[in-house]
Amino acid sequence: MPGTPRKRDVHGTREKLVRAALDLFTTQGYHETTTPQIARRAGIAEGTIYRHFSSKEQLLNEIYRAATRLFIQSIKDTSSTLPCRERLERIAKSWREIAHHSPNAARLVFQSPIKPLLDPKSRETETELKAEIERIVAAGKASGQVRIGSAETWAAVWLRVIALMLERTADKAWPPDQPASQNAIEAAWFAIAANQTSPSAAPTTPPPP
Amino acid sequence: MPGTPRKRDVHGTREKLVRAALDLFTTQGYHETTTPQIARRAGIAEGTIYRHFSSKEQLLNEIYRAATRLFIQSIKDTSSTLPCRERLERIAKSWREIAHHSPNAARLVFQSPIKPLLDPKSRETETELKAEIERIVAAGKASGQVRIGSAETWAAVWLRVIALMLERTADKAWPPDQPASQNAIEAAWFAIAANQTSPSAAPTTPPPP
Amino acid sequence: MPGTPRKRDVHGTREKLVRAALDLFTTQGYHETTTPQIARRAGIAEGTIYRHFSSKEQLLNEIYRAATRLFIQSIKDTSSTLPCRERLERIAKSWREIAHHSPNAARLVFQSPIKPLLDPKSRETETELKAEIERIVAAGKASGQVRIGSAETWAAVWLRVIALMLERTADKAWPPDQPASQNAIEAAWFAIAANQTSPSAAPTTPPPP
Amino acid sequence: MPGTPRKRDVHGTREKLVRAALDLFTTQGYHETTTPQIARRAGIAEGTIYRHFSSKEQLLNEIYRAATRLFIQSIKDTSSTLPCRERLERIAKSWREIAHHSPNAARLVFQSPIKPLLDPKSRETETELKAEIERIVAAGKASGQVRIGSAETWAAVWLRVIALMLERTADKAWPPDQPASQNAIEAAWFAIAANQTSPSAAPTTPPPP
DNA sequence: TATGAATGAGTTTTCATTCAT
DNA sequence: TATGAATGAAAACTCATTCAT
Repeated sequence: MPGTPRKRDVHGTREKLVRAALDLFTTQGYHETTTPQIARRAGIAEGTIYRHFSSKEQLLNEIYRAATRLFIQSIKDTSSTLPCRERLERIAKSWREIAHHSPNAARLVFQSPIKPLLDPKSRETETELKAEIERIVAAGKASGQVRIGSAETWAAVWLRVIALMLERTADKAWPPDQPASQNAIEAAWFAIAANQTSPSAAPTTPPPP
Repeated sequence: MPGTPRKRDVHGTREKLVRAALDLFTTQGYHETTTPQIARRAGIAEGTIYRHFSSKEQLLNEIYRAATRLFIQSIKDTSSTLPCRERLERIAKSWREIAHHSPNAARLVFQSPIKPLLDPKSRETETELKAEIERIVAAGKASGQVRIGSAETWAAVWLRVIALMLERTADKAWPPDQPASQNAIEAAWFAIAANQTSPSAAPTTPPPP
Repeated sequence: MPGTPRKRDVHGTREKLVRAALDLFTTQGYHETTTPQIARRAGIAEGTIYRHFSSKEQLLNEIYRAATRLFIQSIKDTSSTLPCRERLERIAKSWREIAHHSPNAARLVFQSPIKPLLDPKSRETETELKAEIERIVAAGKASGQVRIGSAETWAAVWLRVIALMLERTADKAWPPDQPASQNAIEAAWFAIAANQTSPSAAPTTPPPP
Repeated sequence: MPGTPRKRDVHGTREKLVRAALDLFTTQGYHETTTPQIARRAGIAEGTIYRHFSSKEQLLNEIYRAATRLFIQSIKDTSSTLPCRERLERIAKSWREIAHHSPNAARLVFQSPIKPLLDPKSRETETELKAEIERIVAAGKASGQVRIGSAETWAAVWLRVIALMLERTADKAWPPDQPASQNAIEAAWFAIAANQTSPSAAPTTPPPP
């Protein structure tokens, strides 16, 4: 995770702690994970947790933000000159990379049931991630690649479908670069893309003869 | 209110209990909700919970299954002779109805982070819901309306997008029959529909000049 | 049990209640038995218990006293003109009869771990039982049949050994009139009888040559 | 007790806990004793109980086994070359010592109404105690010192009478080395000893003239 | 007299957090 | 900085007892 050395962590205690907590929170759930468990897995004493984090909840939030920043960084690393579709696809694929080698980070950000435990700062980071996608989608809309409708909506839709792909990737159910994964990325795009032939036009009001 | 009918509420205790628990579980989360809170909101004594449900967890599961069955019934109530797209649209709209007047039921089924707490019976009910959609999608695939790819995948994709629409409806962020909601239903379909013009063909391999 | 009709108990509800409680208290223990269990086994409603007994504890005490009186009556029914040994033997045998057909009554009086729950009245009844035996033992002592030492002690000793016999009889481990049972009754007597040859005289100070 | 310093118990917390629980269980009974009471008497916090024992029941069992082992050890410490009567007498006397200075240990093992709460391991320990006595009695039978009849029966009879003596000793009702105590030990032996003159031969069938 | 749903005080147990070492 | 025993507030759950019917 990107530079987080608040203080010199000679023994990597904080690092071990973060890894242990991330593993346990995403496998067992936050409430099902106890601080003794975290300490045991990190190979440290229970009290030591509180030298690095003020509470279990803060530990969760810290991890959440670190993981989310990972995905945000990924967005920033893709060329902003690409057309909307390509850019989103690049992002999806680099996220898939992350989900592949850090499945728990992906789970924490995209699937974990921890919403009620996030503090304002974490929610802000979460919003930042969404905003980045939204900006890209808005640009796509401006250039006619994305369907009419709120950019916020299309960003949310795209994220939902991509979240599914990431979960399956994290679960090793879909190996990267396999059709299923590829299909899902395409599906996410088709969900929001313009130029739909819109086959059977208005379903509720069939065209009169 | 006149009178104080605190006691002797022979019929309706369970009902009040279910409503209180549903409200609290979906607003605060399961773990954040305590049995005293449930009892207080239901206007009953804490011990009374256990005359109706053997545990807090069983209460959750009972509510979950009741809510899920609501959505399953909705599927069964739509004509099975309709083409895939129309059928899915009908389902989405009737689900939206439910989400509109029973927002918490929708939250419990589609957004709630309670997966690890569901018992086998509940998981079966959950599977049933997914299977119903999957069957419809499979039929759509057979008739060429749905894109190639696993029906399970497309059902999951469709459900994710619809879940977003239901959450927003439950949150009163999207009034039913307004463009946003309508757009999301269409997006869910376009994500899985065949006959995509597939504009910029293969994204990884851009067309050579 | 001997005439206990405080009020006309037309449906034998009290009777059923007593039997159910006796069964459950002696098989499962007092604390392990719940009032719903008692009611269910008696075939009555939970609240009905409190029409006949003011509390679960009073129910226990009432049963305890009824059972103890059964054994006391047995003593009074044996001829007081018999020699000590014969009288005790007759008592032991009639008690064995009771233990055989009312095992739970025997368990309640002789083996059950309910001491801390008995009220003063019950303790009095318990004392009465012991006093009856003590009187007989005292008479035996007076006529030289029982060894020197406190009559209270010898009564207690005799009761302990007989209690063992009654427990085994109640458990159907020792059928009545079989050697084991007979041996135990004799052992109870030998424990307290005078005229022991006192074989190896003083155990701590072996006789010098 | 054998050196049991599993972990450094700097403050003797476990020790205090055991003593408090032993006191309360034997004076009030297991069910009548609450965990707050135990903690208060031990001068510790309630939660601390569970750092040393996984449950109230386990605490009871641990104490029970420790106490029972005390008495078993006492048996093993007596010379096995002694004649049966002398050996049993030595055991009784050393047990009396224990009952004198650790009255609650004696109560827990010999009088306590906790049978239904003992776990298999504890029952095994209980059986071990009985088996030790049974072995000695069986040896006595083999050498003609103990009456005919099952060794198991005679061991049980002897134990019952000795239990009475131990209870009275624990209650400080019988000071050790006083006649009452001595008499009871003798009574226990006479109950099972051979060579009884068996005065009035067959009690049920009095000798015809 | 009988009922049984409702009660609520009381129980055991958990676990994030503290603090003397 | 690290430790881990001790803490105590709060959790889920039990069950003898009450009372409107």
